[in-house]
Formats: sequence, structure tokens, C-alpha cells
Amino acid sequence: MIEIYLLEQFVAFAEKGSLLKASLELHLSQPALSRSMKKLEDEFGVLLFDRNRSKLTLNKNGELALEYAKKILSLNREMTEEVVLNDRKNRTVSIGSCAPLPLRKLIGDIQKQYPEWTVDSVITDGCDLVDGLKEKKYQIIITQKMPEDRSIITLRYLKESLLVSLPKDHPLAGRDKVSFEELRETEILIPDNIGMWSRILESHLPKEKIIFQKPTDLSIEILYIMNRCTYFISDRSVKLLGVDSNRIAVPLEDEDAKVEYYISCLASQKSKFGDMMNYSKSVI
Amino acid sequence: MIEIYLLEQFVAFAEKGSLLKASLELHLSQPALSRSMKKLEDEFGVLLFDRNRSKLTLNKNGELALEYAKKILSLNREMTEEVVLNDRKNRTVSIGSCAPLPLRKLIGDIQKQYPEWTVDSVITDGCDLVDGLKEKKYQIIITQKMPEDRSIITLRYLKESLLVSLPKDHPLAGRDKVSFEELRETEILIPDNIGMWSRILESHLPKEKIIFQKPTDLSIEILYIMNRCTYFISDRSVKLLGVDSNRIAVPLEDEDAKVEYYISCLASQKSKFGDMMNYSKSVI
DNA sequence: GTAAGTTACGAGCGACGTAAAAATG
DNA sequence: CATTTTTACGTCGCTCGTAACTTAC
Repeated sequence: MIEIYLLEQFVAFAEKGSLLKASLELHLSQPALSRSMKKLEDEFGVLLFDRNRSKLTLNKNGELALEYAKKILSLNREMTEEVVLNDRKNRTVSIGSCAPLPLRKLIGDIQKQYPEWTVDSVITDGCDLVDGLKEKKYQIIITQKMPEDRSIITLRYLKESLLVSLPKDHPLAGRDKVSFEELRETEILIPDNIGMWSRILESHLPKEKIIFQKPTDLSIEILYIMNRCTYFISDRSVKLLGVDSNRIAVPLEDEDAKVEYYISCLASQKSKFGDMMNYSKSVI
Repeated sequence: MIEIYLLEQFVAFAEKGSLLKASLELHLSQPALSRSMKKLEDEFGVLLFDRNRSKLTLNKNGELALEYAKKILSLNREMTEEVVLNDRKNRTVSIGSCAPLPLRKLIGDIQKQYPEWTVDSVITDGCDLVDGLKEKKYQIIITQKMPEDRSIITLRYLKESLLVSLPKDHPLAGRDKVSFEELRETEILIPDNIGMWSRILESHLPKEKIIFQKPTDLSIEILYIMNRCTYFISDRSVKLLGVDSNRIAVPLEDEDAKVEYYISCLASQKSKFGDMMNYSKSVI
């Protein structure tokens, strides 16, 4: 059986047209190539070159061998590429979440406990997550409702309650709880891409008081506004990011401001992702 | 680039199911295989096996790699086979001849002067030889007429004159020449597969006096008959095989008993076969 | 003379085998 | 305890590079 290194040298020679040029390409000495080509003929048991004593060219056998050699080399390359790709695919988990916080937690937990895995993630408003899971667009989803489907394994994941973060001089800053209704007069900064929270907040607050923050907006002006502005945080995000001592956080009393998340994967993939889900549920 | 020997060992392992069995198949030690499989994983940069500490099995990556490895190995095998076949094809000359004698001479000359060539040959009655040459069914043809075609190179090859070989007690044994007409009363043995001679002889001799000798007939009875029987030889075959001292050879005077042969190849293949034709023409 | 390929010789890497250890059922 | 794989170590072969030789234009 003819080894790959011989075919590589052979193809390089054929493409460069001379042993010298090929040897430069391959970072090899000319004599090494000369010997390899002789060895190749030996292994085929057939002459592959016309030797005019000063120039080496392929003969008919050589040209036929060249076609095969190219095919074999490209198949060899394709093999390594595809296997690496396959490996990566099998170590990538795509997560769909209806909200940023539980996603951030889950990603953090996976990266800590399963560092060999790669995580892809998307935040959507939550309607299409179950379908995405079934179509294997996602391997794990985080939803606000428990999916009603026998082919899906679900865990109660965590609860999140909304607080409103106010400047200390805000009229509501002294309260121990507020309602969405009481915030209708206040301009509120709402980040982009917060999943189902967009829907909830938009249903309770007047559009004209909402300032949407695009990801590209994170500039000096925004930081300035954020100091003077009102926005939402949650009990969970306080744990994660700490509190801002310049500001006051007041819990919201509405039911809609208290959410429970569920985390799910396909039953058929429980062996792969069940451990991840359980681990992330178990840590604080 | 992953070398063939690794893929061979990998496929052997996959097919035998264990390193031990594969090592026996490959006439290799187990540790060598164990190391090779590790090296293979190294070169892919990816795990290919599930290691249960006591049993080695392919994982998903391994199965994908296996498919490619099999393809590459079979392509490699196909390559050597096809190149060797191609080489052989390019060293094989197919000869079509209208008669046995010039063919025998040509084959002998080629085998002597060009021992690396393989010769295929066919004897036909001569009608389809030119077509066969154009269709590359033959590379060299021997005909009785000179082909009238610009794409064909032709040489006068040799002449052959028929003699009749008679038992010494035959009525015509004392003559210095005879005609076909005079042989009409004599039973004559004619070998099978003598090309255009069949047509010539059948046109001059009565069917009921002809005994056809099939190749399978070469038995004691035939040898006995041949001693008592009459048959044709030629000046050329006398030179080649010598004379039988128990018999008398008398030349035939008819024009049809004197033949000149032409030897031809395609003009486009003159460089390949011109030398062979010239060489055979030049030797006695 | 220059540009190409081949031959000769020595060096180092790596694939192999033997022997022994580790792990699993 | 048997079977299988892994680890350790020494050996041999094979591929490589350097240098000298050969051949054509």
C-alpha cells in the first residue's frame, strides 16, 4: 500500500514540474524527492516517469497515478476536516432561552463544569422554543411555562422577581414595594434582547416612556442616562452583579413580575444533557 | 496528513473488534497497534475511541473516520491496480493476421527483440483486418493486399509459396511442379485456422476431398493419417520447420499459391510499432 | 557554465517488538 | 484468574540532509 507522504511529494512534483521547485515547496531536499519518486515507481512496480537524463516528466502511467493521488489526498483532507467538525458538533450545545438571566447562569455553569463543550445560545420571546427543541435547533431550552410533551424532559429551574432600580431622589425611592401601574409616569430604560420580558413590560408600561437600549448604544451617554434613569433589575441579577449603592431597588408587587423558569431537553438526549441541567439547577 | 499505515491498522481494528485480533491479522504486536491508535487520535486532534479501560470501541468520530478510511484504502488499492493494468495495456500489441506463417514469424521476432511486450494475436480470413486496425482492435495487421488508406503505414513483409507434401509413393511424387487441378483426386489434410488460405484452397479443391483438422484432433490417428496423407506446406515453413525426409515436397504452379504479405499499423502509432515492423521485415 | 537529476554516505526520528504493569469482568 | 489494553525501554529501518557526481542546454 502506497503511503500518503509519497503521494504528496508526487503531486507536488507534478504540479511544480520539477523536483527542485517541488522540494522548495515541500521544504525538502531535492535528493530526498528524487529517491521518493524512485521508491514510488518501485511500489507501483511500473515506470511513472520519462527520464531524459536532465528532465523528469510524467509518462502515461504517471498521469493516471496522478489523478488517483489527487483524489486520495483530497479525500484524506476531507476526512480530517469532517471528523474534527463532527467532534465539534457533538460537543456543542445550542441553548434557546426566553430570558437573559437564566441563560447567563446556565452558560456559566456549563462552561465551569464542562469546559470541553462549546455553547451556542439565542434569546427569543419564548414562543418558538419548544418547536426549536423538537427540530433539534436547540438541545436545551429555558421557558417560562412547562412544555406539555412526553418527548421532553423538564426541570423546574429557578425563579426570578423583578425590582425597579431607582435614583435615590426618585419619588418612589422610599417605598418597600411598587406596582407597574405606579411606574407609568416614569421613563424606563429597557435593554434590547431580553426575551419574553419585552412582552411583559410593554403590556404594563406606556410605549412613550420606554427607552430601548440597543447593544451598540453602550456609550458614555447611556452610562450617564443610566445613572439618572430608572430601569429593572431582579433578585437574581442582584446576586450576580451586586447592588449599586447610589441607587434604590424596590420590589414589584405584580404577579407578572415574578417568573419561574423551566429547563428542558429531549427525552432522547437525556443522557447527554440531563447532567448539565441537573448540575446547573443544583448550584446556587 | 494521515498516513496509510495508520488507516490500515485502524480499519483492521474496527473489523476485528479488538487490538489483539487485529494485531494477529496484521502480523504486528498489540502494543504497536495501541500506540498507532493513540497516534491516530493525536493526528485527528480528536478522540476516536471509547476507552473502558478493558475494551476499546469506536465512538461517533471513530465511525465517521472509519468510513473515510475504508474509502481511502480502496481508492489506494484501485490506484495501484489500474496503473499496473494501464502499464500492461501500453505494452501489449494485438496483431491480426490473414495467415499463420507471417504471424508466427512476427510474434517470434517481437518476443526476441522486445521481450517486455506482450503479444495478443488473431488469425482471420483477412476481410476485417483493416477495419480492426482503424478501430484499434489491432495495432498491427498482416494482410495479403496493401491497404489503400492514408492513415495506415504499410510495408511489404514477405512472400510465401505453397508446396504440396506427398508420401513418396504418391503418383505425383516425381513431378517438379503440380497444379491444384492435378490434386483434385487426392485427399488433402488442411489444418484449421489458417486464415485466408481456407478460402483459396476451398476454391480450388473439391470439398469431399478435404479433411479439416481441428486443433483438438491432434492425436495418434491424425499423426498416422498425416504420414499417409497429402497436405500443404510452404517455402517459408520449410525454412522454419525443416523438411520431412520421408516425404516429397512439390511446388504448386498456380498464381494463387504464391502470396505476398503486407504488414501495417496506423500512421498515428508509427512511433510505437514502426520499429517492430521494420525489425521483423529486416530479419530473414 | 548553469540548471537539472542521481548517487553515496551518514544521522536522527519513529515504528516496531519484548517485557511488565494495569484494569476489568 | 484470564483477557485486554497500556506503559517502558531498547533496536532497527527508513527518510532525510549534505556533498559529490552526471548530464544536457
